Amino acid sequence: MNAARHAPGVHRPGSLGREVADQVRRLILNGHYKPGDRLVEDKLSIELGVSRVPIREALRTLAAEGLVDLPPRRGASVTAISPEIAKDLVEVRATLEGLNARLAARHHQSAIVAELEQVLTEGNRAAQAGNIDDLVRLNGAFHDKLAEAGCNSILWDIMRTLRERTSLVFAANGAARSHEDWDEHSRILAAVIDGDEELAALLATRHVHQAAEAAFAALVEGRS
Amino acid sequence: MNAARHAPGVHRPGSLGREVADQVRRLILNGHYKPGDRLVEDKLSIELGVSRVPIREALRTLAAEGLVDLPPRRGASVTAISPEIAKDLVEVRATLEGLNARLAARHHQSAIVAELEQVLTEGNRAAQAGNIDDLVRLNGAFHDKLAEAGCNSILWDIMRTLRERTSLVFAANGAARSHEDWDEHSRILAAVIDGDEELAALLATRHVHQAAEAAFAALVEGRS
DNA sequence: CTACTTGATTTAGTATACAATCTGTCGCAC
DNA sequence: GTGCGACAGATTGTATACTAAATCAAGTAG
Repeated sequence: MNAARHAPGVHRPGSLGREVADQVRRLILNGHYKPGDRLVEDKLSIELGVSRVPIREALRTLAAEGLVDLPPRRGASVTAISPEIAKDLVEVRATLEGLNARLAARHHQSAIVAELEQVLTEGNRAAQAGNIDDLVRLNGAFHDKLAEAGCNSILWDIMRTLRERTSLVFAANGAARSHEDWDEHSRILAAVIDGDEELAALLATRHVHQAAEAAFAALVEGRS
Repeated sequence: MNAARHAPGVHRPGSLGREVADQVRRLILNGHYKPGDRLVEDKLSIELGVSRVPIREALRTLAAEGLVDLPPRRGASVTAISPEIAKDLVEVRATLEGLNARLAARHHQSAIVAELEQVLTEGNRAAQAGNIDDLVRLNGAFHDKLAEAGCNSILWDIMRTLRERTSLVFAANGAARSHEDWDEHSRILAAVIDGDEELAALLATRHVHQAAEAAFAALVEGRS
């Protein structure tokens, strides 16, 4: 750790609690910890090599984001998203993606739009290739940059946690919908560039709903 | 604190960290701590009669809610909402109040609607009387119950934190807009009861924007 | 007057101990 | 055999003490 202090900027300290939160968040999002899995403080403390205090802070953070469930004296576990909650999440996220796309069309940040076009071409290529990892990463990048283009920090923050929470649901889609996905991305971006607020909002909202429907369909199909 | 632990049921223990969070949240919302005020762990620890551990967890919780600012090694302070952030908050809240009113109109929970009507009559009475405390309380109750009527737990949770954060902004209105407020509440509820989703959404969204405009006007006026 | 040092204050992290509570299991009675 | 209660282990919640690190303000040297 003394070494880390002298290494400039590579992995800035921030605070241990935040690092732990980031790490556990990654482990949840990439499926290492599955919904329902218990997150025992002592275990995490040993695994990650830090004391219980930062672990607890991280768990609080993740609980506030909705990624972990933290009942009063019963310990933390990865949030299990019931179908009803998933529906609620999608409803809110669809609405906010719509609002965000509207704002993005209004503010028209050309620097971010350029980045979005870059992501778009890469995404189309990945959809051709069918590489799931790339698709997930680029999809995240697209929505992340689009959220930036909305220029609303509150909205950005809420949408970040909503994306995290819906990502596990949408993961059911795999690469099946990737062509439709990127086609829709393309049309959303076009509307944003045109400054067509209404169209951008409508397309973004519908994009979420359609992806969700496909995911739900994939889930019930895969379950039977 | 031992006394509090033996007090039965009044405010169930849950965990000290949560109680502290609730208490500090109240102190912030009722203006005892003002935006920018520093929240020093030791001071709070002594004032509230608990050790620093629950204090830290409470501050983390409140930071996640956006009520306190918590820069890495610089201590906590009550979040100061800049005009830009206030605008962002209002934009998001207006949209989500619209979504929620739409959902409330769709689901039509008659039990909650009855409670809303009760709050409405009390609110109108308070608007006549001009009692600020009652107005604040009833306004909170109305929006809270309306959020319940939306039947979307995710939306409910997000709106709760948004209401808390906007409340300080809207406090600038005092009782000046109370008649308009409760008139608008009345029309929103009527649309919800009618099941008119579009109208309910439009009225709820506009209600937030109008209250915000009045608050901003009051702020610049009061500042000059 | 500027720049650097220094010291006080405060947060961040670790370790440890103990209390409170939950969970599951085991045995006993019916 | 089933249901109930007690008990033990595990886990979280809280307190306390100590160390490290960072920030801020003041003061001092140049």
